[in-house]
Amino acid sequence: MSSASPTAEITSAVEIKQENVMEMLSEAVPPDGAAAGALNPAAPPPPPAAAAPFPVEHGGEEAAAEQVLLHTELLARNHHAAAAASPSSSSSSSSSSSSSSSSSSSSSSSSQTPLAFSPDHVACVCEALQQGGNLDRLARFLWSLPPSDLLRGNESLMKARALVAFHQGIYAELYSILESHNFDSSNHPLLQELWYKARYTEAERARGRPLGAVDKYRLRRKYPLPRTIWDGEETVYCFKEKSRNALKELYKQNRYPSPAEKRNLAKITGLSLTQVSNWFKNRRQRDRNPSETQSKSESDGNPSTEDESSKGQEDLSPHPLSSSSDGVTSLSLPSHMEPVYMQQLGNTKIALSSSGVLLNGNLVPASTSPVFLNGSSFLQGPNGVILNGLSVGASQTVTLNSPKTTSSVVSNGVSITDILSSSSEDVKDFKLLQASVPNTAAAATFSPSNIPVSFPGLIPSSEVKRESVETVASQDGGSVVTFTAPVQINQYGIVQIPNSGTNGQLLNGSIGFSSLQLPPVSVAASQGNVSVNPSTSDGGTFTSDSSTVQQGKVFFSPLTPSAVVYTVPNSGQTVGSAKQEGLERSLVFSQLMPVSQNTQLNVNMSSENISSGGLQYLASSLVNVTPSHNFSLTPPTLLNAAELNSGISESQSMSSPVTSTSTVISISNTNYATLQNCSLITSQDLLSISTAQPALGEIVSATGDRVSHPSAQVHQDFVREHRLVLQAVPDVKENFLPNSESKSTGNLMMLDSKSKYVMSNMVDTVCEELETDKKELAKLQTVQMDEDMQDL
DNA sequence: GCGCATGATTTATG
DNA sequence: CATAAATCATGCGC
Repeated sequence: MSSASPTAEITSAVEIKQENVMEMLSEAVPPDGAAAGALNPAAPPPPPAAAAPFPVEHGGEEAAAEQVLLHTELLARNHHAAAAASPSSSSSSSSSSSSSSSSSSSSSSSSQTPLAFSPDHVACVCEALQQGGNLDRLARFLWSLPPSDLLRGNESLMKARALVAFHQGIYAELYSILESHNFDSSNHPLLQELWYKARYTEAERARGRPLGAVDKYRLRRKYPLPRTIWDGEETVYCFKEKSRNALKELYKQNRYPSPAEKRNLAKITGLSLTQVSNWFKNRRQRDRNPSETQSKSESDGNPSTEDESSKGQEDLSPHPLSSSSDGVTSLSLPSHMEPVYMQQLGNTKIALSSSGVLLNGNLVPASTSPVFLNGSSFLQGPNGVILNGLSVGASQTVTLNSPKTTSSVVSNGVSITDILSSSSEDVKDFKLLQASVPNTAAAATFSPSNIPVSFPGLIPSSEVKRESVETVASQDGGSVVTFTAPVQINQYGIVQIPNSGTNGQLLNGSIGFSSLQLPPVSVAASQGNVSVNPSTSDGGTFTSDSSTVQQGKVFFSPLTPSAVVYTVPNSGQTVGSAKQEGLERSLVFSQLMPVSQNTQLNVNMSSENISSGGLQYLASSLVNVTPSHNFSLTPPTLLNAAELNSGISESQSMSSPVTSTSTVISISNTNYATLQNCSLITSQDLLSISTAQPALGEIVSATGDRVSHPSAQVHQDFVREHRLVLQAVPDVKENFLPNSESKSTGNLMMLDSKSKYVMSNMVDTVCEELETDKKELAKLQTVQMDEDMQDL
């Protein structure tokens, strides 16, 4: 990771203004806390008595106005919003279907009190504002909330309060909040940063000079992280003990591991390939160097200290990894399957194996390992389905469980595991990309002056952990998405992936379902065909009504979707690596693409002009099964019946043809809904998008140039489509225009040098109810475009 | 990719 | 708080 040289940063950050605080926060690498924990875990400062109630006094008119405004927007955006106060009631049901199509009608809710927000909505707004980086507004929003809401303990709310407290320099309150609430591990990195940054800031102010590395270390020792925001994993010298032991184990057996072994080790330890290599290099150097004080004259390398102490390290398989020449090869992991989280990083090389799973451009061994879906789009792979870049093998089952939070963590759409699935190289690339982003990790040095620093809070970050992989923590708990055989999408966001066998299914577009708006609709794709069924056949059921899974996990929101993002891996490498057409297709299309509501409207209109059959196809198109096309994601507007027709078989499971326009609309909404968590945008993606905006033509050409592989034609097609898409969705451009002001950095992020690699790509829950919020989200997603472009 | 020298941070000690 | 040691990262030449 970027453990570059953080020193400079600190010096520059001496004077801390309110705004600068954030910058500082971002720059400092949050220590793992492991050290601190090891020292004196029991010593966390006692939480201040009752957390001071949020300063309501400020509220006053402004706050009220704020809330009214928000609410108004909300209503305008989705008339169901207010009514959906209790998402838990699964009912949102089907009934709403017809009317839902047009979100514009806000009649029903008007009767309700403008100030009444459901907890989910509050959380949503909090997340959105956080993402958008508008802390002042977030603060106002919090102030406007009734005390009861503030005391509810909602995680997003608590986090928001913490962020605001930090932002405002009310550290006592910050500490109180952090200590008084057990936060989901997905939020740990961020909150840890807040914790330490606050400590640093206080100390700096107290002594009137910038802190040195040692000073900060002492503060970390002095103020260990509370367990509420720390998983307790011990870390020494930035490497977790587990990782260190794994390295030692292998070192004992082989001082010169092969690249494959290094890759495997990297995966196992969660370290980058470079780190693994460095470790071995340094280790050999130490062994070689006579000066070794501790040198356990291990001729053979039997570090005395390490010895069996590592006993607990369980399964680090001592055996040299099998000669898997390929980095992508599956690891011989311990018995328990490791969760795999993949996010496309930088120039990730994507080798799609027929059975593998591709997450956001990263390939995961198809085995039984659980897979996290963080995106909402489905792309077809040769043998399986790629969800937002995630490919699921034919018989694979992907299960998302929200309830269990403790171990597996999915933060902000980013899953975390000990195993960094992506090759270390990817990590490195990622780092490069992220270098421009100050917040990411302390590691990267940056000059605050030049770079707009984003607030750490804005960056969803997550830590990688291993554990039961299948579970995806969700705050609201309860939302479970199971992917079994057929791919189905219903109002509740049930998604099933059919075993497509050879052809596989392609579902495209983000899959977000607004229960409020969508009638029970299931979409089943098979044989490369997609059918839309109005029926509620729910194989895998997504039971939780609360469509919102916060924390960037899978987010099914009843809210009207504003945009859809699809990710496309770096065209160059991706294309090159992909050998199968289907794969290429998938890869090409895995890019994030925003879809505005206008697009939906367009779809709707077009649908009207089409015969029922056409409608059907149209619906299908949303799902994006277009064999004839190389692109999985095609804006509805671009689709025509003929094209779709070629790819769609008549014998689709669609028992009841979609006849009503409204239904179609619903479907489209479904497909495009939930951008919230589609916000998985890799830097590259962002780059592409950003590039496109200024000049679509250029982007296209540029992309084409980069592609140096056989799939040139495909690529061209892709490019063409891409351009079309962009054109078709003007709004998208608007939303995605690089906004220099935007402080949010919602994308991938590697965190600190402390051996925590955080990949946070998914923007936390995004609340799209608010128009402004939408824009903010869009900004969020587009964050760093400029920088990314430069970097790339 | 490796060895080597070196810089920077983390950790330990007085 | 100063300082030394340990550890990780980086740059260079081969």
